[in-house]
Amino acid sequence: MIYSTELIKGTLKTIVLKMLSDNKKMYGYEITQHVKEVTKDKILISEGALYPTLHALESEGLLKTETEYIGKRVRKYYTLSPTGKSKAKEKMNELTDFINTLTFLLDIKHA
Amino acid sequence: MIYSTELIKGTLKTIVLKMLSDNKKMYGYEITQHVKEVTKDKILISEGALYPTLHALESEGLLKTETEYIGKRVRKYYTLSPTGKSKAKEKMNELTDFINTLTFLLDIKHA
DNA sequence: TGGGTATACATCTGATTCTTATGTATCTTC
DNA sequence: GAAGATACATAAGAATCAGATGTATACCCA
Repeated sequence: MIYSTELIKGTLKTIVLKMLSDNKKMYGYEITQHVKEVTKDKILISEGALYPTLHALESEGLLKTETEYIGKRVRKYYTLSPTGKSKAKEKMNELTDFINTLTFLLDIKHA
Repeated sequence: MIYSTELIKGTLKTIVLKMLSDNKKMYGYEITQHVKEVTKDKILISEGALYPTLHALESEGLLKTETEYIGKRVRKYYTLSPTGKSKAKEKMNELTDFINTLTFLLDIKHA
């Protein structure tokens, strides 16, 4: 099952914040791979979507970065700021509530 | 709880198809009101979003219309075409699967 | 040693989708 | 007769993402 792309829209920020919430410290590529693995290739985050989102969250003050060098290769680690932590909880509550509402509206049976 | 608007994006077509699937015959305004009621004002479909979507689904051959007059006022009823019926099932399966995947990824507890 | 694949960052164009605003008109209720 | 509800519709602009493209390093293996 490949999800039509418009479905994933709107959930990316929440996914990113939740990943950082659970794992403390991650870099961009790691997030895409982690999501890909956990969802068994069902949710594939494109880089063209991820990086602008990370930059946006950073400029909103929700994320902080530290650059690390692995050999000569740059790696940018992201962590949640205090504001980011509360925003992550807020966004998760919202998404959870939304999913419950949708589930009820559409009479979806739980897996 | 008011959902940030981007969350609802991508689900509108599926919601419309499901509503018609359950209720056989509905007109636009009725869909907005039904969704509003069932979700207790949590999902509010704007007319600027709904009507273009209905027109698009119709031009894709998924919906058929019959116009009815209530006094002098026009009312456009929509029903699913055979193609629309199978598309509705398909879209519902996709959304259900997506919700299950998201629920697992984000470790959401069922309501 | 060269080629393919993976890692890792980034930006840009265009497509899609929705919000908000606007418009028209009728009906109901007070 | 005015407000609010019913009922359709379109249009401009914002937001977000897919897909393409670009750069560069690292690893594997034939």
